[in-house]
Amino acid sequence: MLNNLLNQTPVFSCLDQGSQSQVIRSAISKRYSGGDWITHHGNVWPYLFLVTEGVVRAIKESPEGRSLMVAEIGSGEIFWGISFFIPEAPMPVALVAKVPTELNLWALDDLMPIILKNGCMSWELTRLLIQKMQYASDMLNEFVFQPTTGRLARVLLEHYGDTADDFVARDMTLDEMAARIGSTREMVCRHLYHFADQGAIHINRTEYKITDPILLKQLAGKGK
Amino acid sequence: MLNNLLNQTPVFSCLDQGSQSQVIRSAISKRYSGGDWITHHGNVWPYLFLVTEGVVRAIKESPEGRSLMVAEIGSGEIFWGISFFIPEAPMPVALVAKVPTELNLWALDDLMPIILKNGCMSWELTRLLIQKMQYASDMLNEFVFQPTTGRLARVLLEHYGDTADDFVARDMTLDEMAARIGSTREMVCRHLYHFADQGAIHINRTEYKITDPILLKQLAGKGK
DNA sequence: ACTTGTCTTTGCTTTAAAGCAAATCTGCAG
DNA sequence: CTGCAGATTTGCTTTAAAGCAAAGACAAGT
Repeated sequence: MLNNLLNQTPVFSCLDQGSQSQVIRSAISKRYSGGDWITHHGNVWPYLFLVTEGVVRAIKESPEGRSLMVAEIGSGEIFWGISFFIPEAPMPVALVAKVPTELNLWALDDLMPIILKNGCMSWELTRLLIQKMQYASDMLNEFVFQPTTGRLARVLLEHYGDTADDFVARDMTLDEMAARIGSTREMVCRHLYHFADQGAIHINRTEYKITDPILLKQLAGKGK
Repeated sequence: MLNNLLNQTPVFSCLDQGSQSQVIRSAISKRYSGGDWITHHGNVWPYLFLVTEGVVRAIKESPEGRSLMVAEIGSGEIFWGISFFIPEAPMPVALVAKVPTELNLWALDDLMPIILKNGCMSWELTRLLIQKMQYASDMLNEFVFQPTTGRLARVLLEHYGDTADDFVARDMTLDEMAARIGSTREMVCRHLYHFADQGAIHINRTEYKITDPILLKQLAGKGK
């Protein structure tokens, strides 16, 4: 079963049978309930993991209590603590289980020999990193060049983009949306109603409908 | 000569003699004058390079003409275009030579066989990526949680931190500093004089002196 | 010495975002 | 059915940042 999952995962799929079974043998399986902290920001947490079930959120936090969600890692995806790669380096994000979640974890010492032996694995790992980097870079772009309006519009499109012209339940709280765009619930609320005024969406206390995706995309693209 | 440089560079130093000379053979050397564009944002530019002389700046640009400097790559350091790793992926930053600069470039096809053969090389590459990622992550933190004041104070400390109590020439223009913190020259100017009012620095038209590094560090750490 | 272009500085205006507080709604537990 | 806790909405205030414009200062070259 873990076998199957490994075969579908780029980083592991290129391994030969022997290495794969070695990977399986050294996996540590852990379960978390929704809301559980997997690790806190600032910790040394030297693992690489594969989500077998559930969703993990990577969250940045400021000392003042603001927070920013930077990634959601879903079933079949790989993530890691920095100190897996750089000894003693502290986590720049906290990891939290969004729902009941199962992870397969690997410690550096168990995976390292396999990585060094299989050039293809670390090459795939490199490509994965580059993708994350690209994502981080886009995020930086948004924060530096885009007003919160644009970021919020983008969150709407990402999350409800495929539901145009249907009412959908509001399944994120204002605080959650605020955490995605690095702002406050009040701002999110105002911008949403502002979008509604312009005719891009319809909104009530419990549902949305995206009525004009094109307009919404325009709003998403307006920079400073 | 390039030989020596390779030996001092983590990513290449772990290679055996044969691979190293193969690397040297496939290197493409290029020179740029100060101010030259090495590649523009949005281009497909599939190279990895080592700076042998000079400094390269990685710059993000918004359609509206704002810009943000995200990295300076100095002599002996390695950088790359994204499409070296992900075919066809466009550059998220532009690369500009700050001063007269010489690069050694490698195309993917030339380096790939060596990377796949030498597990240690792609492992080191992975570690390098992780470091850049960490840097990007810190940058995101600053932009999301810190006011421009704090970011500017940090730039001062990074750049002139070791010159406490001496007057130093202002070797960055206000626009350059603004590009580092994602703001405008006017804002930078005001914040600088504000720091001076508080007694953290002395300033005149052509020089600074950092008079109170501790206070400056406090100013750098104040979040939203 | 003078002109020209690039930087810096500063006053004033405008805008985006945040903060605070109160009112209102909704679902759930008792 | 009722009341409470959490979520949403909105008005009003405050603050940070940006934009615009004009006035110096300086350096380089003629």
